Amino acid sequence: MAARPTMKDVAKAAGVSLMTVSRVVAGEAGVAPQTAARVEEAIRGLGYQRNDIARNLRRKAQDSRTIGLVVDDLANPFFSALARSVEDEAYRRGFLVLVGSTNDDPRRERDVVSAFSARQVDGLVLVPTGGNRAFFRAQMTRGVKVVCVDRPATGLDVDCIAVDNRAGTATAVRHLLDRGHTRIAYLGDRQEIWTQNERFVGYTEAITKARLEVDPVLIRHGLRGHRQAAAAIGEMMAGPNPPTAFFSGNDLITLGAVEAGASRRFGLVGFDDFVLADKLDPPISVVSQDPAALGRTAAQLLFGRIDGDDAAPRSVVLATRFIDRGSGGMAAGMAAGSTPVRGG
Amino acid sequence: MAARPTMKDVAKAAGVSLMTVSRVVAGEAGVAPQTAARVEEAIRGLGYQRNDIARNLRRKAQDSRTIGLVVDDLANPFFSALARSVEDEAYRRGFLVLVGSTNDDPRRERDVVSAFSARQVDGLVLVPTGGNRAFFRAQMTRGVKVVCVDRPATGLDVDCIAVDNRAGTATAVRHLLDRGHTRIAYLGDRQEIWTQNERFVGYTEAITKARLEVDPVLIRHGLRGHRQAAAAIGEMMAGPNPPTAFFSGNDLITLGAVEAGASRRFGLVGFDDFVLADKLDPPISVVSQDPAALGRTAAQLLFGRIDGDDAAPRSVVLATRFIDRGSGGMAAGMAAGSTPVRGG
DNA sequence: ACGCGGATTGTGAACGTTCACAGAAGGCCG
DNA sequence: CGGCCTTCTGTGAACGTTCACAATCCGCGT
Repeated sequence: MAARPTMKDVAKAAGVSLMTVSRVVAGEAGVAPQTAARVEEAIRGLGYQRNDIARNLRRKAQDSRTIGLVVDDLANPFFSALARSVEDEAYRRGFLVLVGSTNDDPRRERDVVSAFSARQVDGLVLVPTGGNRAFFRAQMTRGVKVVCVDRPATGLDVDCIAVDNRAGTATAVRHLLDRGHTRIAYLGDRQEIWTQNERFVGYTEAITKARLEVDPVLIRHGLRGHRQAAAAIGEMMAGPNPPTAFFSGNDLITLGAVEAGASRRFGLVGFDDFVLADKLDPPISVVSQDPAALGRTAAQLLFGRIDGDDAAPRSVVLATRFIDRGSGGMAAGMAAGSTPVRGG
Repeated sequence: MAARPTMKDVAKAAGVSLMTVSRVVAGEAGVAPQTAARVEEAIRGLGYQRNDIARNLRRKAQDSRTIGLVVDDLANPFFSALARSVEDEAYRRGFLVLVGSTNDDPRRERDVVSAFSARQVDGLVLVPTGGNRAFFRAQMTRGVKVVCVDRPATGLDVDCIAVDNRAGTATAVRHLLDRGHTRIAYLGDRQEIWTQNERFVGYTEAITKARLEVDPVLIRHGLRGHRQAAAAIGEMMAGPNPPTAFFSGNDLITLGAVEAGASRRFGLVGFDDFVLADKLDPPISVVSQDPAALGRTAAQLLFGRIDGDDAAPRSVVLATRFIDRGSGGMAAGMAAGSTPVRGG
């Protein structure tokens, strides 16, 4: 219950001045060993711990040694892996990490970012929502460095680390095309999310390049979570003019597809690798990216900026890796030609 | 580049005193609407944002509206789900969350906790490592509330939220016994981790109660991650006197068991449910706990403490749920009797 | 005896904010 | 018209620390 002891208390206990305590705590040279010992004694006796908030306030010139990490959803394995590697990188440098989830809600993003900024974070690793980011500009020029990861932020000219979503998706779709599929469905999360739109573009490009048409019936956006995905896929499979294969735009949707049993009777390739993908029947082929590498790269770039690198904003594109596990094949009984059976 | 504007700057721009700005920013009543408008104007013009660090320093009597969250590994789905729900609870109350992973390393735990404490967190949700926690005592009495989650901390008399690990494990083992297994292996993470030891105790109790002997050959502790688990299980399966079933002490180990193919030819029940457990062949039976509920409960308890509840430390035990998906059965070709074949 | 340099320690101000209180208008009442 | 209350605004100190500089002490050369 007793209030925390301050340097003043320590100073009194040790019979020295406040400044001497400060010096000892900061480990500065120029304090007589004897005095230092007395101070350390008092520190132990009182259980004193320096108040880093007050400290950072005074030495304003420097940094607060705290960064903020803002992701869509911390519970999502992709983001939690990313978060972990950002945190590791921060720990190595003696920085603390404030964390926040946005749930892809621009308002919550604004809340979180401005709360972080009010806490004087030195930098921000940001997985931006699709919203408007005008409010950001103000802090931008005021020393808070920002690095976007996974997606760029519209209207914010900062570093960004992401993978090549179009190319990755195109590879996946080509894989399905090569296996004889001609009716390939696209299942994505909200199109406002940059990655999702990129993947959709990759999909349409690949389809178009194969001289096929993009059938609106086969396109579903806005699938948020595996539940919704499974439901949508179920409908599509049971519908009048079903696809022969599915491309799913993220791991949760792929999960939904597996839950709905899509991989048993249809081709399926998903974006994002996931645990046990190789142990399913059939094992699921995926476009894999490395969230830990994304996080690590983002953190390194951010700390570079904090250390003073003020070159023009950089855009880092990491490659994806296609992992063929067999789920993209054409099963017996699927429509094999380019003219699907109608109303089957 | 320009330094952040302060209240002083705003005051000058609006032609009022510092205190008036403070009042406007804090939304206090008693400022003439006209004056307030002028101040708001200046705030917008300068892009001013209050420095919450300085603020919290001055109004020391109150709290910093920040809590710390310390988990074993943020990348682990169990902890990330827990983290997410703690964060949600904090967001609802306008608190920020500092996050740190310990990797089950007591030294890192100490680093992180004391850095958090130096940052004046109001409370701590802690998944403690197995280490000594004497250093904690000092801050304990100094207003930092602590709630342990998942495991109690040895030598720290605080609130703790956990599930009934012994009972959950005993149920799982009985399930295996009921299906005719008599050689049931135990696979756990480090025994110093409280949950792991509890589960081990639950295992031995169930085995003993069934009038069987705990065979040291069938016990493996210290399996850290699915890789190590898979290797250990592989050895055991190929060994001279293999078990007929495995109990695995956490999700990662269960994953390792699946990877090693244990569920195909042996009984398998794991602690912790995991994504797609029901889609595997065979689907895996598990003892399930709800990490989000753990996190939520812990956060609520912590905020209760922060709000002044100073009753004696409470210990909340949540129940587990056994989900029978079939993987605990006795496959054809397994030793069925109570006398296992030796040196087979 | 005096002054000088180096080592050690102390002093006052400052960081950006809020608290406690004091001052300045203006209105109302007797 | 004086007094007093109300409403609004400003002043000085404080939170816990560090910065810049001043003060003290000691030994030593001249």
